[in-house]
Amino acid sequence: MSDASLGPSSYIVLGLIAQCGAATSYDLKRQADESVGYFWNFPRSQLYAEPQRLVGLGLLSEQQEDGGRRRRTYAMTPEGRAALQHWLAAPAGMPELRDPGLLKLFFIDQAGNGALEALAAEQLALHRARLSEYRELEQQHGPGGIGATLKMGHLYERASIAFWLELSEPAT
Amino acid sequence: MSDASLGPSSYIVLGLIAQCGAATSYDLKRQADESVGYFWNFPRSQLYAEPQRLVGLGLLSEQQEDGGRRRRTYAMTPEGRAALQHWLAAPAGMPELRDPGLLKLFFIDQAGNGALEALAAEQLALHRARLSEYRELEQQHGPGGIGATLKMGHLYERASIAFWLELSEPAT
DNA sequence: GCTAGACCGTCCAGATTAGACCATGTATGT
DNA sequence: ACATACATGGTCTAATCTGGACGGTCTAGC
Repeated sequence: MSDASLGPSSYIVLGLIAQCGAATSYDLKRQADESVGYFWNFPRSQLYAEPQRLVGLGLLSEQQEDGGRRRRTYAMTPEGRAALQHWLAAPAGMPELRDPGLLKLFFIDQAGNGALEALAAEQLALHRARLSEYRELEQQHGPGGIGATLKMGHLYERASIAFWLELSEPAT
Repeated sequence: MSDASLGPSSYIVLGLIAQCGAATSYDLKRQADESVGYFWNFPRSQLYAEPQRLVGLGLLSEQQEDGGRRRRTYAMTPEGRAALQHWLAAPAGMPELRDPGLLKLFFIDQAGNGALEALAAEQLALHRARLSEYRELEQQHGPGGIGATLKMGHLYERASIAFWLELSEPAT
């Protein structure tokens, strides 16, 4: 039960199908891109490979179109729902961050002058853009649904903006 | 020049050697673990493979012991320093987050009750632990050096703590 | 009909990854 | 001298992940 060979992306597939009902890989990609993709990114091709494996394990059921695009539509099985719930009950572990901006900041002494200002300006712009994406999402979905995770997004972006803003100010 | 085949981990190697002088792979690992590893994690074996490639590209020089452990010590070349500076001057891009806690939170409706509380408690503990690691690091290194990146670490952990704390409180 | 562009699926070479495995130095106690 | 334990240091591999190319299918508009 609750196979150890399942990775986080497996559970993203299970979770999305549990929440939104049967879907094709393509559907999953679009849903992921504007929700869970913000704090767990992965390439498109995973969303074609993963469901296949889950079908093999009996956690999803598959129905393929006869003609045309031969779409595969995946649906939950009771085993799948159980696996998802089992995973949800287990400890999650620490987040991993991969921030090229902080990376460069860490080494910024090795660069010529002006580098810090340029870096701070870029990061500031990126984080502000991301923050307004979040604001849009919030309006689309309302405060319910993805509200909680979206809130963490807000907190993170605001912290980042404060951080880079301070760095780009002339020292007092 | 400034080969496109270089990834972020390549520049971590270059940067660490630029900052701390010649080092072995093992040295690099220890340095990385308590500094840059917090916002850019990667496996140990990379730190053996990467320097080799950088030597091949002429960005590092290598000196191997004759006997015993046959340690390889890597040092900067002028080309390496130039590549590092070139990279530092280029745009950094957006951070990527992989947060299993937020992932589970996003799907928490699919779980039984009590799951949210357990998740929040775990995450809270993890983030508090991380925060005190940061405080220790700060005392070791003083406010200079890695101070700036460490500050972002603080901001992030404090935001996370506030977030999970609010979730674990009974709704008003 | 025709075409452009969105939709949908598959594939694969190369990079990345965890972590097992093995070897060497050093400190300590007997 | 020998045994033990632990930190140090290096190598390897199987499995997975990744980006992105490629090729089909539909629909709307002309």
